[in-house]
Formats: sequence, structure tokens, C-alpha cells
Amino acid sequence: MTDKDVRTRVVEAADRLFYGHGIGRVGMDAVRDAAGASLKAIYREFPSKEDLVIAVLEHRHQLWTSGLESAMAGIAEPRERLLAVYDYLADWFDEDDFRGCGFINAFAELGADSTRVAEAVRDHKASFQRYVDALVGEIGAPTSLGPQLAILAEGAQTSAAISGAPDAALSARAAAEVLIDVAMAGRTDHR
Amino acid sequence: MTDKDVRTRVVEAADRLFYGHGIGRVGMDAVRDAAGASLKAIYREFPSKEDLVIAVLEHRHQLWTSGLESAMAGIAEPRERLLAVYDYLADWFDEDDFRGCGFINAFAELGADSTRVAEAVRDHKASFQRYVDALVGEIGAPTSLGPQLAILAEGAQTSAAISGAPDAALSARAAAEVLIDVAMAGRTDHR
DNA sequence: CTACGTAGAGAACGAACGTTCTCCGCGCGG
DNA sequence: CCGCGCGGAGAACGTTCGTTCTCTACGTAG
Repeated sequence: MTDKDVRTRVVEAADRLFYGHGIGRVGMDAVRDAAGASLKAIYREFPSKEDLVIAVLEHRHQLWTSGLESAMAGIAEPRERLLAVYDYLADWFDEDDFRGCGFINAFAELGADSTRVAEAVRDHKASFQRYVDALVGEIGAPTSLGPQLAILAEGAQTSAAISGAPDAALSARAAAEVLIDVAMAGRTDHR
Repeated sequence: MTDKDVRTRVVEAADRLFYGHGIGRVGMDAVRDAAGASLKAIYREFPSKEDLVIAVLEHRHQLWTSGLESAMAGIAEPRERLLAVYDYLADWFDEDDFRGCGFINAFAELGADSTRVAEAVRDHKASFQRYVDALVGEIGAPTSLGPQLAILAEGAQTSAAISGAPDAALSARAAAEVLIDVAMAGRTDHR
């Protein structure tokens, strides 16, 4: 229980609670109980709840990024790497505590009033967009494909969260395949 | 100010406030002030805040549906009607108080704990899905196209909300065009 | 005119929350 | 062995919120 330092325990506990019930519905007392830390220790590490939220979003960003990388481990072809994004989503949607994209949820809840939260969410999405854009660049597809693939990933997450049907990832993957292939075929292909 | 009945005024005011700031961050006092009604009158119409939220979501569903219909008014071709969905989104994203899909926002905030809200959001999304599916059926495209087009619409909304860039609608429209055309071409087309 | 039912304005209440404070026990330097 | 500072547990505080209650004004029936 006390094998990790306070900061890590608090962030991980808060992440689980915030993601599961929404940020506004989880009090600092619940975080304290789940993290096994004192309120004093929490507030020493995070001056306010908003700071904790930001730290949680950063932690979630790390998880997402490393998860995505390991999902692509061993895949060399950029086209296959792009499609692996949707397989990664499919695995995620199947977890029984899946409740949509934590960033979108945080943005929906606090984005209007907290500039810092809005910025953290924007950063995360922009980082993913850059990642996709880079892969799109590698296969030589037009840059307009990047946003389209990102929108598919985005939409699959909320679709799966709301309907509870994880096969939104499969639909998104199939659509991505079509978009990629058409983009490649339509490219000025004087080899 | 008192030209409409209390119920309508309350729902419209609450809708504006909830959508603009998030449901949890708007108190009943703010609704009372904005609607120009007494708390007593509000609670006579809506036994609890949750009931008001449900009524607001239903009202928003009406707005969305009628807006979509009028966006398609005069368009006969099912293919063009499908694409008009994304034009409708584009117009919406351009409004300066656009803050994402109110249903997704409500779901992110309350879906985990309020079954009624979760259900209302699911109903709305299912209704849109049926609408798209019907148009997909009319052009004789495979049913798998329906979810793909809905995911694009979904993703465009959150993308535009977070990045603040309304051109997500254009990306989604372009992607939809490709998906539709490929689906039509790939159809067992022995005429 | 008078009694009564109704509606509005806003005070009041209890709960929950974010944040701070108090108190106590424990470990360490002398 | 004795102070002393630090950390934890949780009480406390001020605010906000959902909901209810009180009080007053008013329209209407008789």
C-alpha cells in the first residue's frame, strides 16, 4: 500500500475515481481514502484540486501514449501502425470499466471554466493528432487524411462510451482502411 | 419575458446555462434568475434537478432533430441528404457559443451515476443512428456504412469543441463522401 | 368588505465540498 | 531521558447547492 510514494498513489487513485464517477462527483475525502494518504500530504503535493486534475490528465496522457506505443510494437508498416490505433481502441473499449475518453469527459465537465484543464485536453489531442499526421506523412498520403483518421478515433470513443457497444472500434477501423486506401490510390502516383 | 409559459422559459434558460457552463456548475438559483420564475414554480414543474436535466435534453433533442430536418429541406437525393448532416454540423460549429455536443457533455458529467441521463443520451444517439441508417438503406449501401457515418459526426463534434477549429466538419464531410462512394462502388452492382 | 387559496420572493436547512486547523503520537538530537 | 519538529487523522470552517419553508401580497368568491 505504501510501496509507492504519496504523489503516485494519489494520482493513480484520483485517476481511477475521477474517470469512474466524474471529477465533480469525487471529493478530496474520497481521494484521501482511496490513496491512503492524509489530506495534508495531498495538499502539500497539489495546492488545489485543479492541480490534482491536471496531474491526473498528464498521468493519463502518459498511459495513453505508452499504451499506444506498445500496441504498435513490432509493427513496421506505417499503414498497419495507423490501423493498430483502432485495435488499441478496441481492446480498451472491451475493458469493463471503460467510460469514454477521460480527456473528453474532463473537458465536458470543466473545459468551459478552467483554462488549465481545457489546455491540458487540447495538448493531449494535439499530440495524438501529430502522431497520426506523422504516420500519414510516412505513407505519403495527403495531409488531409490525418484529421479524418483522428476524428474517427475520437468518434469511436464517444460512440462506444454512450452506446456501450465496443464494436465502434471495428467500424472506425474499417472506415480508416477505406480512407487510407483511397488516399493512397488517389495520390499523384507517378512511380 | 412572461410571454411563454413557465415550463418553456425554465427549460430554455436551463438549456443555455447547462450547455454553457456544465450542469454541475449551474445552480437552481441561477436557473431561477435566468428564467424569471420562482423556485416554487420550477419545482412544481420539475420535482428535482434531474427531472429538469431530462427535460432539457429532450428539448435539445427536438432542436437538433428539427434543425437537421430543415437543413435537409429541399434535398432529395439520399446521398446529398447524408452529406447535409456535415454541413449542418459546420454551421453549428461556427456559432460562437458552440461547446460540443450537449448530450456527450451531459453523459460525461452525469452518465456514470444517473441512469436516466445515460438513457436520454443513448436514446438521442440511437435516434440519430436510425436516421442515418435509413438514408444509407435508401441508397442501397451496406448497413455497415451507417455506424461509420455516425462515428464521423460524433468525432467531428468533440474534435471541433476541443480544438476550437470548426473545420472538423469539413474533414468529416470529405471522409463521409469517400466512404459513401466506396460503399456504392463496392456494392454487388450487377445492374 | 372579508376570508381564503394561491403564488412569488427569498430566507432557511441540511448535506457535500474544498481547504485549513488542531491535536496527538512518533522519531530524532542533545 | 527530554524537547521538538514533522506527519497523520480527522475535526472544523466557509461556501455552495438542492430543496423546502415562511411570510406576505393579491385575486377572487361570497
